[in-house]
Amino acid sequence: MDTVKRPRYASYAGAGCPVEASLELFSGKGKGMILYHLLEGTLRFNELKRRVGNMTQRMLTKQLRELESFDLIHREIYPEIPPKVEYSLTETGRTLEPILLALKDWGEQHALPKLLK
Amino acid sequence: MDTVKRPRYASYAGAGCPVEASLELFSGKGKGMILYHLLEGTLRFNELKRRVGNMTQRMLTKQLRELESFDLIHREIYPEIPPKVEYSLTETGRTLEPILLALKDWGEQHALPKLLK
DNA sequence: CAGTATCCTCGACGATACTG
DNA sequence: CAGTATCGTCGAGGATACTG
Repeated sequence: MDTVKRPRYASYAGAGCPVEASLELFSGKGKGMILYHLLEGTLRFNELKRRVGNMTQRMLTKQLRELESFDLIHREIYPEIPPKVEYSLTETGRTLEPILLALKDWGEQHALPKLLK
Repeated sequence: MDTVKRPRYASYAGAGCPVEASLELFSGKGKGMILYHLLEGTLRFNELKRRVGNMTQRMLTKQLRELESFDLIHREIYPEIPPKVEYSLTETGRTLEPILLALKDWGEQHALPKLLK
């Protein structure tokens, strides 16, 4: 099983940089998208998977676990058959909303055009 | 006989997602920090290197080149001896200011505490 | 000063198969 | 449905040495 990647360096100088620290938490593969979709509300695993596009199940699970460990999302398990698991933003996660929306706006104006060039 | 090599996934999942697109541009190793420091003004290579902490020269160069290719920073070369190269934000780069400041604030309030826990 | 050039490790990630 | 488990590759990125 893959382990969560911690700061590579015991004390990497960026460790003290709050900008890097923020990015460290939600810039992993697909995390931005996951958080963004969860702004709309609670979603089940497969709903999320559909919205997130072609991300492997393995990766989605991994990213979700990391976000959960950072207390940005909450995972609610319903002990039913078939299984049902719902993901939602935590209070802390919701504080990211303005940033996520800003990233979305900026992306539409600047990032997407450059990437699709 | 040799097996055919398959191309890696050409596009990341969520290619159309503007949030991911934004993160794609400046979430690379150290890019956030670089951009943040350049908010203060033009910096020479070694000044940047000092502020960015212990990032290898190789990595710094690479990140700078990428940011340049995205037109977020400008590289001004002075043909002198010893060499002098100055980095600054482009117009587009400067549009990131509110986001970078938001990331910094959020990082101080939420990210750093969690990472240092 | 501001970079290249090389070499090498190691872990992120995709693919696939299996399960409660 | 919502995951694990296992395997293999590939490339990010560190270390080091050299240079106009």
